[in-house]
Amino acid sequence: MGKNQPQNKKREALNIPAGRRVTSYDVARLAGVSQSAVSRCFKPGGSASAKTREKVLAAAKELGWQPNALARGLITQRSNIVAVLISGNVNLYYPEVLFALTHRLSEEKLRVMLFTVDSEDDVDPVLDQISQFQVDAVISASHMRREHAERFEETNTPLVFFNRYFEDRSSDVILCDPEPQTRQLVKRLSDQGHSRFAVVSGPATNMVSRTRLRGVRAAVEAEGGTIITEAPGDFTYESGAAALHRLMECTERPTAIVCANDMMAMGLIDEARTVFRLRVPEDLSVTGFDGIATARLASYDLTTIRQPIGRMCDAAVAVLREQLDRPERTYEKRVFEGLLIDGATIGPVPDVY
Amino acid sequence: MGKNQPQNKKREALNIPAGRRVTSYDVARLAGVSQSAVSRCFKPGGSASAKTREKVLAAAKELGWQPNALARGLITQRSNIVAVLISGNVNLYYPEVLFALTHRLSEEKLRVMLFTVDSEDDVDPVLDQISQFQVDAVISASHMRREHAERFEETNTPLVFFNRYFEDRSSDVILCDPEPQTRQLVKRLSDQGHSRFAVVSGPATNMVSRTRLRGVRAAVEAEGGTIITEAPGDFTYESGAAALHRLMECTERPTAIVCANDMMAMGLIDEARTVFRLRVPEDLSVTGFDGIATARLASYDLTTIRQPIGRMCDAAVAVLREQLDRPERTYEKRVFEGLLIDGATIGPVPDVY
DNA sequence: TTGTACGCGTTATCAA
DNA sequence: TTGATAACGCGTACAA
Repeated sequence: MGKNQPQNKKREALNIPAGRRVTSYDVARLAGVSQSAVSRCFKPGGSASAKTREKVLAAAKELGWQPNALARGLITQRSNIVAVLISGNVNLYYPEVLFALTHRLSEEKLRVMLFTVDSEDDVDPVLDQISQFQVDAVISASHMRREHAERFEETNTPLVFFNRYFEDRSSDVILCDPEPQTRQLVKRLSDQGHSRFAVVSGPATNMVSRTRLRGVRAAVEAEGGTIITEAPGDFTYESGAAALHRLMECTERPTAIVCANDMMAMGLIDEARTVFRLRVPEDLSVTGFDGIATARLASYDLTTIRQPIGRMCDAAVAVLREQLDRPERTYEKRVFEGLLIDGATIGPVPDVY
Repeated sequence: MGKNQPQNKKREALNIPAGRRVTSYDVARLAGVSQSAVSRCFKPGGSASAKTREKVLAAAKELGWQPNALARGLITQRSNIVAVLISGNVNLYYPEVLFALTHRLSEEKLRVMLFTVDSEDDVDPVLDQISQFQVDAVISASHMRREHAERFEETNTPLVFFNRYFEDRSSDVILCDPEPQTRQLVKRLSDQGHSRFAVVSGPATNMVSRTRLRGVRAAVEAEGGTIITEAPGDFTYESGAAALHRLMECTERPTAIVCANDMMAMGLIDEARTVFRLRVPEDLSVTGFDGIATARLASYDLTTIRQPIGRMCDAAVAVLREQLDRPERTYEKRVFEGLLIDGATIGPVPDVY
């Protein structure tokens, strides 16, 4: 075998030097038509007689030619590339979103250029890349400051936020607001006798975390319960485990712990079981947010509020498509409710209390 | 706010119509130099006097200009895009590889175009996209038939296989062969009194699964044990759970079950604990392959063999870089050993047997 | 070091 | 429907 130049007979017949790429001109020569005819045959709705089209398609297949997307993008001002910004960290929520988005985008003939953003410092170089590659649009499910978002405004690049946005800046947003389900969840806990709650939050600056917390506080108050303490976490499994230690030091212990995402809930549960020898839910009720696949595994069977990721990704792509097709559109915010997942991590308040 | 054209004063001063993109010509005009001077200032090693460079960079910054990667790719025949083909299914091994690869590639100034491939039928359209976008190279961690791989040969697109390859076709390959650790693992089980093994395999056509199985069979034989039965799985959590049911029907039950990946091991363990009320490892020893993050969570603490994903991704990118810089290189296969992870899912063979 | 001129491979325009 | 020709925005010989 080895790495030789392709030995295509047709190439030789057309005198295409090895190493040079096959172009639409070559296809045109082989088909006996003009180059522009070839181009039209590959354009949806391009006018060409059945006979021409047949010849061209045959020739293209023969030579293994496909239109060069770079050249096409240069002239059409459309790269058909969408940048997806996502956190590369260990929260298993992100891969689920990423794969769902990729799937939906490919149905729209859009390609995903992937960027992982783990801190706000990562954003600037990523924005440079995005602008260099002339991406048609950006979906951001990661950190971003206002001034970053404004750079897209300047280049008229549609930007769709996924589960985050700026209160004081309009933009396209896909959101899950699980407030109704949060009330439902807290009510369920309250009905089971819980009144002393604790909360494990995400980063203080994180909007998702803040929204969830606000919902939990309101729901607990509505039920007449008390949030004894709020322990800070950072959405990681480890921070959930660490938070439990702080909660266990409270003189008056909580009987139900609401975590701002599933990863922390899982960490907290594992710590409760292995280190503190607490049974969940017999001794302690724990809940999460997100509804990631891992939290559904039988070892956790977490009671949580699922984000409808599939629908949200559908929406993100639909909004994006709309922005691409009608650039004068106004902004839109689509808010989805969550879905309460009935797991096995909450139960009646223990007698001992 | 709203979606107005950018109101850049400099744009107006240069008479750049709204809607037209800023080009290197605009930068050149503003800097008072030629377009090629601008180009050179953005080329590493391009010759330009300090003064020129200063003016150009200032002008570029003023206009928010960045070189157009599409146009650059067209002329240089280098898109700086790498296609990553990965399975979009629920095996949590893939996101880990994907994020690690993305990280490494970005250090090489290469962008990731992501393609999810869940069955061999998905491959053809993906290959079309890949060839259209003139990607510089392809990393494949998903299904692919030989004829697919050959298409890359034809276009001289470097292809690096990640944990799979064709026996009868040379190519660049990054591989984890955990054979030594498999022996180690089986020996450890054997030392703890196990002699009746069961295996839960992956898809019969899957190379990774076949290799792992071969290793397990050899190791068990070497230790004088017996593989009582092999249950087929498909690398998913659910198939691991299902496999246990088949294994429990054996008249002579296995005491140690080796699963071909972590996801199945986790499914099997959960099923054992919740449905069959078996304790792991007291009643049953279970092991996996991969060493994914989820398997390390305290609820599982799986005994498994980790793939050195970080090193493997480093290697994949290094091999790819080599292919890009020296196209006449020959193929290379880099094989990494695994790392035995001492979890808590294996133990002495139970007395009752 | 600098500028001129050309070409990368396509789509868009327009006259035929 | 078809073909000639002009962009798209850049990198790069080559001459100055």
